[in-house]
Amino acid sequence: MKYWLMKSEPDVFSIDQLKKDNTTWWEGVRNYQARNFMMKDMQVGDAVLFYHSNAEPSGVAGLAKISKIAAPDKTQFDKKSEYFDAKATKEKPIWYCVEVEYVEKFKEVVSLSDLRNNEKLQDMVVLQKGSRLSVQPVEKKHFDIVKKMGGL
DNA sequence: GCCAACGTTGGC
DNA sequence: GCCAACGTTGGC
Repeated sequence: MKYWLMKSEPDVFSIDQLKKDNTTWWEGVRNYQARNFMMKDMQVGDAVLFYHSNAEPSGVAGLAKISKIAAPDKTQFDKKSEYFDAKATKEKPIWYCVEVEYVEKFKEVVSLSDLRNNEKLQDMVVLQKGSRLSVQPVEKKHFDIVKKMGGL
C-alpha cells in the first residue's frame, strides 16, 4: 500500500464536496508525471492526503483513499470541457484518472506553515521549492505525522 | 535535439 | 495581482 498527496483548489473541488459525493473521479490532471503516478502506481486502498491549494489557508484538509484504479479521463473527449484535448481519441486516450473516496476531514486544516514548521517533514515533496506536482508520493512516516497533526 | 518563448501553478 | 519555478511548444 502506498501513500499520496493530491492537490485540489477548494473553489473548484473541496474536501466538503468529496464528503458530500463520497467518491469522485480525479479528472483534469494534465501533467504527465502526475498522470503516470495515477496510471502506473496507484492501487485500490492507497491512502491520500487531500490538499487544498490556493486556499485560506493552503494545506492538508483531510484524508481520502483510492477506490478505483485509473481509467480514461472522460473530460479529454468533451469539447465543452476546459480539459478537452483534441489529440486524444477513444482508441488512444492520453489522460487517465483514478477514483478517490472520502475518508475523513481534519477538524482544522494542517496548513503549509504547520508542515514547514515540523522538522520531521522537511523532505516532503510538497515542501520542496517550486514543487507544483498535483499528484505526488508521500512516505508512510510523513503520512502518519500529518495524520496525527490533523487530530486523527 | 536545443532552447527561447510562452503558459500554468500556487504561495504570498 | 505579482512573480518564481517549472512544464510545454515549436522554430530551427
